Amino acid sequence: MKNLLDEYRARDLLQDATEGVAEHLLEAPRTIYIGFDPTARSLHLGSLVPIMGLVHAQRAGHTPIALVGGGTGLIGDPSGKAAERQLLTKELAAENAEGIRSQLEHFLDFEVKSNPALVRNNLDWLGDITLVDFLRDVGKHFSVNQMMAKESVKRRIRDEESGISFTEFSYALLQSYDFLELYRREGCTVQMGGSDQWGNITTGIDLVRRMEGGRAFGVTYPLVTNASGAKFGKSETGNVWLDPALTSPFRFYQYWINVEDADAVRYLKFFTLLDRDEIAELADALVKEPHRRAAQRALAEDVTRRLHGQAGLAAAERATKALFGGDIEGLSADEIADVFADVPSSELVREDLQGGGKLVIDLLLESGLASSRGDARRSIEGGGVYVNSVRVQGIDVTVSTEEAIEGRFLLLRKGKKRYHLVALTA
RNA sequence: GGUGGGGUACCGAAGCGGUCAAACGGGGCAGACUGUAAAUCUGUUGGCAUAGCCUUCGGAGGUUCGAAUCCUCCCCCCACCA
Repeated sequence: MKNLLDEYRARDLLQDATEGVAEHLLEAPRTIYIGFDPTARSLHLGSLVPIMGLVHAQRAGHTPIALVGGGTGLIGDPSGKAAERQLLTKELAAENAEGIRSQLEHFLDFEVKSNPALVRNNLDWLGDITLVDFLRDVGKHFSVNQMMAKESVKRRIRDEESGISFTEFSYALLQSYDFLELYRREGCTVQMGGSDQWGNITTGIDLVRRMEGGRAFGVTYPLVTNASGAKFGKSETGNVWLDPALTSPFRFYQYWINVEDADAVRYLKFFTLLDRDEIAELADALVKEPHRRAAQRALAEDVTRRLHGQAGLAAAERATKALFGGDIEGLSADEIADVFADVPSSELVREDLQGGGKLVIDLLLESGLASSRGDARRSIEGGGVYVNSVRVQGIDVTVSTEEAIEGRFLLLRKGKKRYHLVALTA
């Protein structure tokens, strides 16, 4: 068996682990699970750490389970009521679970015979159990005294302002029950999670011991932040999603390219499968020739390829090369259409450019690059607006059909990185 | 329930009758420098309009030529007391 914990440790992915996990994982192939919250149609970058946690587990020969919290997700929304709505939510949860599975397929192997990845939805067991059964069979194993002794709970109780709701207080029971069910159904003996999940994980381990007399384990990874203290996984345009419909491969790629030096090496460890030597080499390059940004490139390439495939990566790189490397003016309209397939775009009726043309201010507003006319004006006055790579010189500048590339496209740009393609239609 | 202190733009926080679209800091957005990095520096940051207008300072009324600033009532937070 490959030593999974060593792998985590080498990648700074190990925060804490219960006693005996190392031996447990070395002895035989095990089944390991991590929970994912299906609050959205798509996972975002925040889920990448747990995903990679499962990836390493599978590569080490263990069976990874992604548990979608379809049931706990329902609890998370207290405003829901009436059977009708609940039904809808269940369907939605199932839908999201399906979406999550398809995203996980880019990372995990669901086909391999020996240890295929699994997706489970806790709605399967939480959905049908009655309150009385739950309290009788599960609840009686929980000591309120012990639950209240947990640091996370104590803090909330001490803090009279926020307090803690019963729902939240009992969330640990549900998560523990998940572990128990996975232990029973899939022989799952290890739960992983973010360091904030430590309490819930150990509670689950206790439940498995009490109810089944079994031994289970927990492993946590650190929560990822970036060097500037900003939230990891947020770009200037918001969350970075794994779904290409929500975050294009180009944007995804760009997110990684723009990672600051201080984060690059850590991210390489977290999010790529490059080995120690390769990462050391890139770290070295970062110091010796930082302008090459070899680390960021390797990072962007590796992660984008894994998620979006070779074709997605190629498209992202093509667009990147055109935007940041070469000269856009040299490109034909077809090439532009191709390159910018990935960049935000809108359509404009050609007639709108007829006559005196159209004010750049209006274009900025309509494309969403500016939030108001004043904002558009300021951006232009500050020298931050370009049409077809040429800086707009004044707020009264207009654009006409002659300026369109082969009469088909206008390329708007605000700042260094935000592009918008306007396609002209008849 | 009682007493005292508060609610100001994205956030924090000044202002306490006109000169307030509202200091200052953070954040955001641009620009410069770089390496599509960080740090730093500069500009900008309610809306519309070529120095004017409109909507903002918890809510509703009122006083005044004029209110974020004063008065009344209401709502919400905080501190101490019970």
